Amino acid sequence: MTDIVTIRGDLELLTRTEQLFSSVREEFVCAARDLETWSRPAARQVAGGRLRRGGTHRTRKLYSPSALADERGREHLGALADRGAQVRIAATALPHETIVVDRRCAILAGLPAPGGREYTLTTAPTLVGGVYALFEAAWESATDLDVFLRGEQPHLDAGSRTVLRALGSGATDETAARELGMSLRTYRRRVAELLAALDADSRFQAGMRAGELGLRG
Amino acid sequence: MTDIVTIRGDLELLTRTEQLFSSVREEFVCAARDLETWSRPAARQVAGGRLRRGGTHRTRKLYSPSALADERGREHLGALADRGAQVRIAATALPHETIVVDRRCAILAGLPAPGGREYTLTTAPTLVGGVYALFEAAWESATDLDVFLRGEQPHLDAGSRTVLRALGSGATDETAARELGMSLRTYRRRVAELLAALDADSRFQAGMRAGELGLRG
DNA sequence: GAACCCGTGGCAGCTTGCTGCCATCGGGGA
DNA sequence: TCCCCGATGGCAGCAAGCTGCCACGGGTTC
Repeated sequence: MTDIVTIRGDLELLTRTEQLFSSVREEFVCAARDLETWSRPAARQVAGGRLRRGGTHRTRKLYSPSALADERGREHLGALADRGAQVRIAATALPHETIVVDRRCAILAGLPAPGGREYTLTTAPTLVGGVYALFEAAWESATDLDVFLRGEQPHLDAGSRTVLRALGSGATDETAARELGMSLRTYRRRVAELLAALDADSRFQAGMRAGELGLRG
Repeated sequence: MTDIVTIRGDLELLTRTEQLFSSVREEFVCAARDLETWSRPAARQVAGGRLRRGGTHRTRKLYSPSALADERGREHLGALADRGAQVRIAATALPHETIVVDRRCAILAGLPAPGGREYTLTTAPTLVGGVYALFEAAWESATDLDVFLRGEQPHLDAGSRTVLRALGSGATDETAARELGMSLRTYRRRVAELLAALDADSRFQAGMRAGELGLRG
């Protein structure tokens, strides 16, 4: 069975994958240490084209933190996210490029070598399944790009901290307002201000952010 | 080059790996969904022997939470840890058995099939490297067995983690439910379960707890 | 097949949260 | 004094969230 193929050099990779990439049906996942491969002009065209064609498939990209090291990387990842890909950053070093298409075909990249970088393309269910499950595990525990990029700490005035404590206690607005000796309306105004300060769209999100930032009122 | 071999059935696997396993020099890593394969008597002998010979190598074992589902599993993992292996529990489903020896040889197991389960053994650096790096990423974010058993963190299943992420994204229930492909009712059920798991009285409180615990889905 | 269990989803009614609008109040400043 | 301003709070209407109830479908058990 010829379900394992070794590819030598980027050029061969491109010609071989062009057709594959345009036939993605459901899912395209990719784990990589950096943006080296696909940020090159020729490759970009292929990969970009695939995304732009706006299939209904899901695209997931998982990178090491080092992919964000330079401005170019951040830009590129931002652009990917804008085009609908889910982008996450893992806590550790990842392989040099690993791709799984529709859970039936995997591509793994090796190290640069004389005569061109080596790639392995396989459709063996055992291999693809194993790689996919490992990817899934790594993905599951990685951080969303936007969360990763946000690290700032908004400073909150005394009032907001009181409100924060009340919210953290789990009380309803009514109880909290009574305890703080203010009207329901004012309390909610405070809450809205707090959400704005934390740049949160929902109370849950605000709580999460507060927790992450170690704010405790 | 014959650096990829397909193995059919557990018997062949054992005969082939016996020699390999006793030649481990530096590291033996293993990711698996459950304890099926190696908890069988014959296999246990091989694996156990390897460990008992007390090489200087490091042994790392990564399992899905389901490996702890029954008492037998807990015992087995405890025994492994006692014999010096590092055991961790990942948050998500893992492949059906993936092994990497000394970073130079990988074994991936497929699903049970007529004629015996199929295994793939490879020494191709590209494959091994890719699998190893993915394992590393999954390992890095998994929880130590003892910590997991102590249960300071509420055990959230994959579903709860997805919901956690959705909530953390700030989406409304309606959009979140749609994105996750479930009904509004079910989504809210999940949210309610999550709140219960986090022992929270409000979404804000749940978010705060999740943030404090470093849960990110 | 029948009897069940479980997860799901629709519906309904209720609570809680959100916010625009306006009335009120208290404290400067012209 | 009068006016302005910002903060407050009541109200109303709407959006969002919560939960009990019941029905349906897919497994499992007997």
